Amino acid sequence: MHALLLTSAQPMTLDEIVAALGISKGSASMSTRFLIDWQLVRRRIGPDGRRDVFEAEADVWEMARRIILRRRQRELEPLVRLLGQLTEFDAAPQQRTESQRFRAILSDLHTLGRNANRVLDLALKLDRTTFFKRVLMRP
Amino acid sequence: MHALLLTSAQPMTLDEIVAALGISKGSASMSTRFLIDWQLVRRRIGPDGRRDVFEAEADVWEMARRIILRRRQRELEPLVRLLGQLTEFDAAPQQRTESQRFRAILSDLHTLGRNANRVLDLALKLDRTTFFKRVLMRP
DNA sequence: CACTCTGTTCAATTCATATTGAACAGAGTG
DNA sequence: CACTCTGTTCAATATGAATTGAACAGAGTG
Repeated sequence: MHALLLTSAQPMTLDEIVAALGISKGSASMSTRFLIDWQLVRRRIGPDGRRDVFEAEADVWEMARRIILRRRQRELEPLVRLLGQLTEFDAAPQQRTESQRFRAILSDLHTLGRNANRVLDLALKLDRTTFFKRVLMRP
Repeated sequence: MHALLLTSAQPMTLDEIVAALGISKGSASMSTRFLIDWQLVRRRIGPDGRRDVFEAEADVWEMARRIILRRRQRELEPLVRLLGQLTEFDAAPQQRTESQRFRAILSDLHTLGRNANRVLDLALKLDRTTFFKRVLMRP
């Protein structure tokens, strides 16, 4: 459905989507809500003033930014936060070997997550061309 | 199961995994195969010479590299290749507006995919510290 | 060979998620 | 108000993926 709206030149009504994809009205309603929630699709009042029309964000980089933004803050950040807490939890300085290894892994995962977070943050903050220039051009 | 093996100080036998996770032998067999297939876990002949033991790659950066490598070549590359073909398909120079927009989106997706590919490629080729230095330090 | 100890396979089942469609609510319209 | 035209909701259902467990195959062992 996202692909359909992306490639449709005009915004589409719910009926049109239902007809084009052969899905039920209920399902179409759910799906549009999902896409709107992710800010990949906008709902507008149609030209007839009655039915809503849906249109996708046409800028592909902007689309990618929104997906990255959302997944970063809903999935990556909470995970990194949790790993940070577990890493700090430390406590007893003299633990047995088993726990040492466990803590080392936690710490490494935490570092990896933080770094991934920073890369994605850079991607979100910079312009599309700037980002790829910064990352891909030899310094 | 990956987490279990990651944090276990010693390699584990299939029975131990089954006991620790409360899953069936069949499921454990499937899961180990999956993890081995992704090169996240190694199978070795146990010290008793009879039962196999399983151990996870302990280097978290190496683990991440392997996941990136695999997903890149199994998911991203085929997609980018397809988008490239569709973009080139071009043909008729004078098409109607609908198709113009369609082709523009395809082309943008192709570019985005190629760029993502290059970033991941960089992450795979460079050392962990080098990568984050290159990407995150201001030039 | 019979017997045990492994790990694997795969059809049946369970489990989680997505989809359906009928009932519904709200906004216009006459 | 009754009626139509929307989009939404949600219990029932369909779909798809993971899990089970019993049967199996191979390797050792006596």
